[in-house]
Amino acid sequence: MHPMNIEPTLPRTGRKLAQVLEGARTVFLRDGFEGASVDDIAREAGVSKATLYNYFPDKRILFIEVAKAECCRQEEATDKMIAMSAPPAEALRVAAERMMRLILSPFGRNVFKICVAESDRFPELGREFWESGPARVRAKMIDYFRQAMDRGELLIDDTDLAADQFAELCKSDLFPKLMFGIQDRFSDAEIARVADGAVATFMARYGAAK
Amino acid sequence: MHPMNIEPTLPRTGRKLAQVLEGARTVFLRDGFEGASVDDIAREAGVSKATLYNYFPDKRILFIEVAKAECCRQEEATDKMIAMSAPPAEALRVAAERMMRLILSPFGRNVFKICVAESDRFPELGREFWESGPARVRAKMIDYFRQAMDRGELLIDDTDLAADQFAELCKSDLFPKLMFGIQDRFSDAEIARVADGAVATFMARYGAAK
DNA sequence: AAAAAACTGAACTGAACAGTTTATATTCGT
DNA sequence: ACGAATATAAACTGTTCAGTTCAGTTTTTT
Repeated sequence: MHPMNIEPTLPRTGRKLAQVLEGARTVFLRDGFEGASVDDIAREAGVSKATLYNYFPDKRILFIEVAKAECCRQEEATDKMIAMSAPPAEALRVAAERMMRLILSPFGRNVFKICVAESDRFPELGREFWESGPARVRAKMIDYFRQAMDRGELLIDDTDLAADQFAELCKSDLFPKLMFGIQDRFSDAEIARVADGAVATFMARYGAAK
Repeated sequence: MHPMNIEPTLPRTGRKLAQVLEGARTVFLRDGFEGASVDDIAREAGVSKATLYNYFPDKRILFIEVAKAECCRQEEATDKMIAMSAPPAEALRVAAERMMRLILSPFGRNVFKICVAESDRFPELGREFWESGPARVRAKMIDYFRQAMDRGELLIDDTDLAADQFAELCKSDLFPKLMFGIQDRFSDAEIARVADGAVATFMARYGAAK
């Protein structure tokens, strides 16, 4: 039956597909696209190169598949970032720390680095990552701002800019240090200092409480 | 004379040295370290490969030389970023726009991308760039804060954090879009919106004027 | 247990590329 | 004008790496 089923798609079956994706994830995240060799990936996945090429016609497509999976992962990670009903000082403080811990984690660092490094080679990549991560957080923040403004707790003219400013404030000091390879682990105290500062500065500008 | 002059250093003379550096700069900034082929660089410089290798023993050393020159260039660019005597709202507004235009320029973008991409391969690179650029701006900002605090115009507890926050505020919205390849040219209006927002938020927190 | 599907390892191809060599040409100091 | 230094084009070496091939083994299906 199904005479039309001669599809040119990737085989979605096979015992080792998950292994291949997992190995590719590890190696791509560690070494980037150019830095990762297919032999490395096959070894890491515990799979022969022929098997790998049976699932994915070439390295680029494997990379795109991994990137898509990482975007989905991001979406999940951003879902419960903000406690929508808490008052600003609290809700923002929690959101700041969650954002920071994601951004500063080895995972966040590697994903960002790869997006930047490969955005020429894969023009879609940056946008898709942006939409599945930062843009979603921003949308959630704006939702929260609206509610808090209705409760009279915040006073914001440009909610888009306010959300972007808050996100940037959370990167103060630490993010550049991470990107330039000056520091790659951050203590709770360092994170607390920046998170507190971000909330304080944000509230000074946008807080409505007298 | 000078019997000790059999030095193993690079030839600092030669008609085409400047051409080589200029070509290398163009190609490295455009394609990164891995992406740049030595043949490309030689072609871009209008020089034979043998000549290039006569000046620089290998690709890495050529890259490092170019990177150092770029750091110097950065230092100059940061020198007159702040008008030290103007009142905060003005001085910061000018500084914000200057910083933004540097960071968002093709030059700034490429330098940042390369630092991020190659910071594993060249651990010094990120730190040197940081020290010749962002760290210098930060130091200048802190100097300015001190003076403005003495004049009673600002009130800042943690001047380091304040400087970092201001720099990050200047990146709101635009910088992520640049890095993820979503947008690469920015109108005066877009820049003005973010610069004004950065100053307003900063002054709300740290301004002393009543 | 037989047939089909999935997998393996190892060897291979072809292209890209860093770096070298060589034989020749250009430029510069004197 | 002559020799030394500098530059050139082109071919060459050795390596790395994506992707292929294949003869044979394991796993799954029936």
